[in-house]
Amino acid sequence: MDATASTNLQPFLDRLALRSVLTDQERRAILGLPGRARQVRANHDFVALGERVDHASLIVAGLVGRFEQNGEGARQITAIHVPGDMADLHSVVQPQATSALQALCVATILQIPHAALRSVTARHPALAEILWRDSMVDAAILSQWIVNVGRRDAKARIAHLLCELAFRLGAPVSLGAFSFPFQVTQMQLADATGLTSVHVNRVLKSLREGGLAEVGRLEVTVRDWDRLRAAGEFDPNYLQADIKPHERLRIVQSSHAVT
Amino acid sequence: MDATASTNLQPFLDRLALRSVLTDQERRAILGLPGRARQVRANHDFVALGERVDHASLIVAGLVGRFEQNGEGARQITAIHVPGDMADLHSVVQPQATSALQALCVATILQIPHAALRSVTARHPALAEILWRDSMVDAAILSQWIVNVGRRDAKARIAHLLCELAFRLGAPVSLGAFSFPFQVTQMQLADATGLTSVHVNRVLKSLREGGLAEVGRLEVTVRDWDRLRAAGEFDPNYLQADIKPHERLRIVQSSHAVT
DNA sequence: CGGGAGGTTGACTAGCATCAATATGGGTGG
DNA sequence: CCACCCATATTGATGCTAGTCAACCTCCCG
Repeated sequence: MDATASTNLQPFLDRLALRSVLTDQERRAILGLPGRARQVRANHDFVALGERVDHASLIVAGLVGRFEQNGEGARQITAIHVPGDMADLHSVVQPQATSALQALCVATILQIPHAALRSVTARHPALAEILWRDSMVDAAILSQWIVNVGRRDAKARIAHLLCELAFRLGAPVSLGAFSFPFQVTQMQLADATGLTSVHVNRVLKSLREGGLAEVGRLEVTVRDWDRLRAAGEFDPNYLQADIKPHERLRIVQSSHAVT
Repeated sequence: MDATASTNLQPFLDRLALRSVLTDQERRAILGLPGRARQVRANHDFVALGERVDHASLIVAGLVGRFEQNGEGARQITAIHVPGDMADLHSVVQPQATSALQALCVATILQIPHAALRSVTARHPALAEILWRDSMVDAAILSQWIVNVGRRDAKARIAHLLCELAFRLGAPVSLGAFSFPFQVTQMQLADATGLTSVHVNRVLKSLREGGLAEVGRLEVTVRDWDRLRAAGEFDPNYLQADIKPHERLRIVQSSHAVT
């Protein structure tokens, strides 16, 4: 659609290529997807609950949360999406949103029409499977979040969340100590971990004083990755980030492109 | 493979047909899937954590839980699967199990080789998308469970769980009062809701005394669906059970069967 | 310089966990 | 058919984690 679209789509393609084998044809098809870039201000719902959308939202920059709420209006963030994520890929298959998408900080998204995604999966059947695989990793993250809020105390919940996002954002975790940009409020952390912002504040203080990590307004500084990881019982296995090339399965063996 | 397989596969096909449009060819392909029926005793892991599986497990009878655990060994059930569910459909795409599957009571499963599922999606590209759509409903259930353990108190958590399973098991909820078979222990309910079995016991007592529902060893008796639903803030929308035929989207328009 | 969102801290409360004791009931072996 | 056993259910007493309420601070932005 516009010249910047393919630049914006590269991180998405990289993500897919991490876990699946793509032919050159399929790569070109992904990069050729049309899209309209959009700036979203912090705390703004760009997909409302129950809304019927005709496009999926690829995160280009910033952070996006998926919000649901209980009967009393208490909010729960059920997923945090980072650049390169297709935040509502499932909307292709389920256009009526069962949850809202809100920018956690100022964010840039690329809106990709469902029609284009449908057309590309029709022309390249293997892409349907590749997108499916990617959304399965999102499901594994959801499972881990259930364990997090269901069976971990406040300190472990927050440590696990910080570890997961450091990992997903590609922070240099092997360094042991490092910083990564992470612009969220304590209230948003509370909504993601099923706690109150007051308690999040106390836990962050204890993480800081314990020399594990410091959470600032704009970034997180991890002081001791190993201890933070231990505190959060974090095992990155579920993120499927270390799939070896020969393990990148391919269900549909050839692409049978139909033009 | 054996004559009983297609009988066992019918509920699975029915489930898929609820949300997607299938051609006769695709229907036959689903019913023609090979499978080995297996009886699993209660509390038995039939897929272990980290195990590499080469087949998916279709639940034919009984109940199955997906188990994960935290560092102290406290267990969390992240999903409950009912007859007609393909419990680990994602294993086709991600063969290394990131969580264990355990029968909650005596159960019958049909093991379907990944190779057969790969072959069927290769021959009928639309099936890849149809299976993907189905797994998206599972993901929506995971989201709701996060809200449940994150932002609801014990009574609401259990009420919500009972409502969801009544609904998914096809209980006659329109009757207002009814029973449905649900053979789980209070300990298993605790593992699913992030509570202790002691507290589950107290909450079940209050649901019983409040005239909302009675949870027995073999079945649940709902006394007042509306009040139970209100107590659990249950809105079945996320289960996508009421999709109207014209809304059953189809991405890959024709099947282009390759034989 | 004023206002508002977000952060920080303290005092108190409540919901659920923990520990412990007893009851129940289905299954098994004698 | 009965006695026993083990898993599960039930109930009470007590403690702790996190929630609630409230005050004040800090920083950013207009």
